[in-house]
Amino acid sequence: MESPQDWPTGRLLSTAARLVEHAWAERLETVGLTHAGLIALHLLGEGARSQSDLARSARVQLQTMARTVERLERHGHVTRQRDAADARRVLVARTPEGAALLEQAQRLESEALPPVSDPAALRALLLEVVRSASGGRFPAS
Amino acid sequence: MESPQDWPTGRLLSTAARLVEHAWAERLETVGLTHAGLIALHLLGEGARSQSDLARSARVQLQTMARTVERLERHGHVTRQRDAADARRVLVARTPEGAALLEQAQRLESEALPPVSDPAALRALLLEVVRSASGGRFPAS
DNA sequence: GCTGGATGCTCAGCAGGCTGAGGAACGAGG
DNA sequence: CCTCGTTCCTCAGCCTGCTGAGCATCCAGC
Repeated sequence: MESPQDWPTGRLLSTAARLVEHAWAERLETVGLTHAGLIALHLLGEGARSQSDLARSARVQLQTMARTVERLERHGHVTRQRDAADARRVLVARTPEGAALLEQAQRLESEALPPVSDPAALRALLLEVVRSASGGRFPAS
Repeated sequence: MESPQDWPTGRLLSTAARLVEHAWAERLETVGLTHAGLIALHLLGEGARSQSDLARSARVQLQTMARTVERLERHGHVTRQRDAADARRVLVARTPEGAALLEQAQRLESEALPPVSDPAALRALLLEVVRSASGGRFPAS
C-alpha cells in the first residue's frame, strides 16, 4: 500500500504523468511557456485554426483550450480574431515570437521523459489507451 | 500533427492519464469521492498517519494533500487531530463512513482502465517511469 | 537555558483540467 | 421570412496540482 508497486494501474498512470509533466514544465519555464501552451502552439501548425478545432485535437474541453489560448495571446505568442466567414469562430494563429518559441520548446520536450527499458512499447500501449478512452468524448479528431 | 500517433511520448502519457482519470472520476462520483480523496483514503490504512507522510506516499506536495484531507474531513470521511506527542503533526484517520466508501470505491477504480493488449507490460513500464522520476522530489517514500 | 536549523502545517495565488449555463451566429425546414 | 436546432464561444465555479511565504514546534549543540 505504501509503495507504487501495489497501486492500481490507473493510479500509476496518473502519477507517472504528473511526475513527467513536472520535469517537462521545469524545462519549458526557461523559454516562457507552459505545457498546455506548447501543445496548443504545436497543434496550430502554419495556418489559423478555431478554438474548438484545437480543443478536439488536444483532447480537452473547449473552455480549457479557450483559457490556454487567452494566456498565449496575453503573452504575445498567438493572435486571435473573429472569422469573417463565420462570426461564431475565433481564428487563432501563431505570431513570429510564438513560432520561434515553439522551435526551442520542442527540443526540450523530448528530453523530459526519463529513459525506460522499452520506449516503443510504452508509446504503443499509451496509444491504445488514448484511442480507446477518446471514444465518444472526442469524436473525429 | 493532428493525430496522437505523431505526439511525443510525454504528451501521450499526460493525455492517456487525463482520459483515464476522467472515466475513473465519473464512477467515483456515484459514491461521493474524488480520485484524490480515494488515494488519500487508501493510503491511510487502518491507523492514523500525518499529512506530510501521506503526501510523500502519494507523491504530491504537502499543501495539496492538506487540501484533499480537509475536503475529506468536511464530508465526514476522515478525522483530523493534533498529535499529542508532536504538536506540529496532524493525525488523520478514517471514519467508519470513510472505510465503507473506500471499499466500494476500490472496486470501481480497477474498472476504469480500458483493456489494453499487455496490461502487465504497461504496469511495469509505468513503474519504471514513476521510480526514475520520483528521484529527489519524493525521497524515501 | 537558548538559539537556530529542520520539520509540519496553513494561507494565498497561479495553471490546467472539468461542468453548467447562457449568448450569438449559422443553417435547414417549414 | 422565421423558427428551431446546432455550433462556437464566454463566464462562473469547482477540484487538483504547483510555488512561495510565514508560523509553530521540535531538537541538537553551544
